[in-house]
Amino acid sequence: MDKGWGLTLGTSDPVSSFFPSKTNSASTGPFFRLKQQQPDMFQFPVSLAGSREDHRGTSSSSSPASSDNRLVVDEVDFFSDKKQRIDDDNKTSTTVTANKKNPHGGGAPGFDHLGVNTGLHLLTVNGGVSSDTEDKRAKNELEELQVEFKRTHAENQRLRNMISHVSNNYTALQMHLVTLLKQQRNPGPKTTQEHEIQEVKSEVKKYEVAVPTQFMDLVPYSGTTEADEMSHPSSEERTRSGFPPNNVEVASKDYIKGKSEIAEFNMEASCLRDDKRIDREENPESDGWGPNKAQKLSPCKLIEQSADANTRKARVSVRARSEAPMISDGCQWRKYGQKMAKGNPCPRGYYRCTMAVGCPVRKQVRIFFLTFLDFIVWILKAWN
DNA sequence: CGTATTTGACCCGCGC
DNA sequence: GCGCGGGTCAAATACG
Repeated sequence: MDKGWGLTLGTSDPVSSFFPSKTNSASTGPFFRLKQQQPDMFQFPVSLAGSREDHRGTSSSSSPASSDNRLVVDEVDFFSDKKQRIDDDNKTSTTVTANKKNPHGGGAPGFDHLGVNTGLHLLTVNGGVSSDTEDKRAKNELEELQVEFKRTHAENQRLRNMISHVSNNYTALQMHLVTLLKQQRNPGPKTTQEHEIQEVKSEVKKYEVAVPTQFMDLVPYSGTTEADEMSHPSSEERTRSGFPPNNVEVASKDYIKGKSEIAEFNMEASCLRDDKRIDREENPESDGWGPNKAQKLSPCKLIEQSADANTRKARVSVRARSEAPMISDGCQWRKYGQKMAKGNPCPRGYYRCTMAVGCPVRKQVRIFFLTFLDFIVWILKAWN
């Protein structure tokens, strides 16, 4: 549950990642470190005469008089000898001639000749004349960005707190369930047990509202196993990876299914152990439900059956219908089975191609939509 | 009522 | 040989 859910703790706002906070080291990825250098951009005192940026039409058009100023830029000239030579040769403005000779700006002496790209997008519009106003403007921008960063950092912190809170609640609920199951093995006074079950019910109801709606967005559909991907390179699951509406429908229906299972949840949780115990007691050598075993009902099964007499146990169908009759891989698939893989809460669906009668093409798809309650049920079953 | 899905049972291959 | 797990079958069920 910790990878690739699209939940970004760090803000994606590029503005706020300009200035890293020393306390927030967790959010500094490679991209962040790269951006860390950018404040220097405002203070970098170099004006590169004759560089490619100088010949861009934007700089010259934005300030027509800047070409005059450019000639006096001598603060830092890494290639003064070459520049001097060119000035001597041309006796004119270097920028104009260079621009004429090289309309793409690639042939300017110095940096372009050596293939150096600073990547700083330096627009040396004003030389040293208005550097003070430029500095002030840069400082103002810096302050604004710092304020923005502080605000985003605070929001980031708030989101982190929310996530840790949800995570803590989830862990607490899980531990609570485990404790209850242990208590059911050693049953105490019935009143406290009922009280505990009631507590779990209330907690589950609380999560029923909060958690699945969050997890619905967070649970990824990672397609299938690698073998599936290899055997069906352009199959249905690849189109699913982008969460088309069909699968959103599956998720929501699955959520509804989970809600309908809530009533069964406590029953299942309390009956799972009873069933197994009775199995072992009545038929120790058996390891499954045989045809004759259907008659040997545990008290919980009897309760279920009597309840079924009044309200038939709702069989919830979760269907993922596609609008198109044919999926992108050219086959029409029909599900013929579903299996729980061992050690994995996500079941495996088996599909066969129904494009032609007797078509032998089949495939399996791992179903990744798992409600919170399904996950808990899986934990309970794994526990038993 | 026809079609699709679910799900328990059964079959079979594989590892120990 | 046996147990386990994965794949398939088919009856039950849901849905249009």
